[in-house]
Amino acid sequence: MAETTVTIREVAERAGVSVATVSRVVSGKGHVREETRARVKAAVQELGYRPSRMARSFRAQRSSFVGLLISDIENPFHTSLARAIEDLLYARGYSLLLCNTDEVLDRERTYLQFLADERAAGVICAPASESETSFHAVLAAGIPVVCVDRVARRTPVDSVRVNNVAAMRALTQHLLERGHQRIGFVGLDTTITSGRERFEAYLQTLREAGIDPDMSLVRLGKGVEAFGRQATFSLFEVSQPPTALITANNMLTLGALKALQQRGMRVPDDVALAAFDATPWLTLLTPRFVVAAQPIREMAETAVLMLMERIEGSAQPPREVLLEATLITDAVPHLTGTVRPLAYADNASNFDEKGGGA
Amino acid sequence: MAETTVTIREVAERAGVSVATVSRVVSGKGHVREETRARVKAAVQELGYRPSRMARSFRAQRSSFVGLLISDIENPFHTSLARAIEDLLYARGYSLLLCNTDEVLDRERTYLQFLADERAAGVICAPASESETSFHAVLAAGIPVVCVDRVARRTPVDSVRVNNVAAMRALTQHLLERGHQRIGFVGLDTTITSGRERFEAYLQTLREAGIDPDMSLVRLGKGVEAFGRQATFSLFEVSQPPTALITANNMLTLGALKALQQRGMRVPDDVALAAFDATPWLTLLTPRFVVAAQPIREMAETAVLMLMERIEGSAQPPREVLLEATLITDAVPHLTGTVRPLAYADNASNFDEKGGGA
DNA sequence: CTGAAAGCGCTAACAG
DNA sequence: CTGTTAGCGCTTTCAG
Repeated sequence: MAETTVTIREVAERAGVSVATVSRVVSGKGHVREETRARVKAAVQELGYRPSRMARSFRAQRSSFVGLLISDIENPFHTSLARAIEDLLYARGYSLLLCNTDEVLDRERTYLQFLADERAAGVICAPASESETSFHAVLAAGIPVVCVDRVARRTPVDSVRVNNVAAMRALTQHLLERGHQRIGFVGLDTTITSGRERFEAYLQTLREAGIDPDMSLVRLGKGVEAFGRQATFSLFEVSQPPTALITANNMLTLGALKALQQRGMRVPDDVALAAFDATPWLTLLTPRFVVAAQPIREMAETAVLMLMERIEGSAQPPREVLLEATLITDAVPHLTGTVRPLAYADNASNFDEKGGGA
Repeated sequence: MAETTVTIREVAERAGVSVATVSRVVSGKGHVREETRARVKAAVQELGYRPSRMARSFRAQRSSFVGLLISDIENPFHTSLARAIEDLLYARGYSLLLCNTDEVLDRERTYLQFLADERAAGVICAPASESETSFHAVLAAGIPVVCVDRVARRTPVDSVRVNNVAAMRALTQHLLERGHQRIGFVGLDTTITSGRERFEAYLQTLREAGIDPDMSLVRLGKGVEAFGRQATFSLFEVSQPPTALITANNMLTLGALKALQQRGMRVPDDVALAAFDATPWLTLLTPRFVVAAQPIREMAETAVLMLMERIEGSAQPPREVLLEATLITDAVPHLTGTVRPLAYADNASNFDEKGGGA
């Protein structure tokens, strides 16, 4: 309430030195005689001086926070990602500006413009559209961008995501091996990378198994619970319903499970299920199914590392990093110990700690 | 890439006016002749000028973002809260700085100091400790603070939270009415408001029913899954295990359910359960139990509204708002329609859309 | 109605 | 080693 804002000038006067000297002491740059330094430090103490980060940022023409643009923080995958990123940024002295885009291009654009206007230190983004999203504004302001979970083609930047193709291939294969021929697919719009890649991998795997994909078994839409429920419900209203189902992210899985429950169908007895993304509550369910768990922490680490390199000036050509998912064949790994990593996966499962999704 | 930063001066030169005039046009303050205004607007367009928010904030000595301090963004209750708050702030032109405190006082203090140094527009905080947390630094910088979910006694500020006492009373009563006498309690540390109030309400309700609380049936700790699991497990290792269980937040419920599952105990057959907080996946479970759902959206709205009033200069004495929880007697309200609001609740349930927790 | 000028708090040359 | 000074981009008196 005191509205006390001690400035560098007051400290300088108190210590009987110039503001430059105070600045040198406080920022630790440049040499200052020990005695003078002590005097300044004393003044800083007495007055309770704290340099204004605003002034600093303004001076440096760069602020100290990173914008994180994701479609839906309530998706546990995004939550875990945000959590990990926040942690890593905090350790590096940056803070996190959370931007929920709701998968709406306009909102995404507004936020990107905002971050450009704010001279953010960097941006981490899960683009709302593979083809539409543009980082032009932010890149023009000299702000580095890293994509997570998805990529944006118009303005190539560093990116990290899971190997969607391998993971979805494994899920599909899993069902095929158990004799399923009619495999329903509840997926994400193909305008986003994860949606497109997962869907294509599903189709491709079916074709390689000599099965001609039946589009009446496919539902693509927003990766939210409501769509997952509605899509799943509709899949079983047809004359020739699927015997197995694939859900392309955790929210769709949630919706699908609710739809199946509502129809009184049991998993895997009445219908088999293979799902993208692990969530903490999976092991509580009676339905048992195979799950592809994403290496969220690793993804966050890679994103932050790449961003830091860019912030420090790296001018390498954009890199595209793919991390491997882990296949969990029974949704109770910590009870049965049946975690089976994919052959090509070299990362540990963090199943029991983190959610998943895209 | 282009590093293009068009400043107000360039616009002024282009339009053949002074920077003051450009400022007036751009910010819409002060009168400018229509013709001049048009000229300036044209120049703005042509150069693609965007005022630097940093400079603006610096000038105004106040930035445009609000800090949200919560202990754990991975707790669905906090996630939903953050989501709603972000939404409401966005609509008002503010952005959200996410600060995960991990319930660690030191980290909380660091973040509060940071927000003070950054001259945040405001702070919304779920304090890590009812008695320890101090907003001194941030209040001294003239930054308004609102508490959510919990309160902090050292520096009184506006606050919103659920009526913990009424809700926990109802949960306990529910079990008592069903004849349970030995009711276990897995709760939060009493150093935080929600933990203290919920625990006290439990004790009080038992006493009023003529039951002397048995402390061997009580486990208090961090509101995380691991503790919930371990605590629950230990509750049933004793000679006289409880016949019913209360969990004081969603993470504890998750842990408790896993422990019970691991022990092969069914709910409600082997043990009855009453839980604080609703989560989207509850309806998928076979275990059925009563749940107290918090009005998250309303909580967010109240917090943001109170903060806005303070930002606009309100000097009212601090207010303490209590919102009522909704009791859900069967965890499948959308299927059975058995949602039963508490008598004193006047808010609708958002059970099916939002998580819960504290 | 418009321009000139004074900073907001800080850092970084540049002198001394 | 330390002080002086010139801004960073913007808003806002204060004159004209």
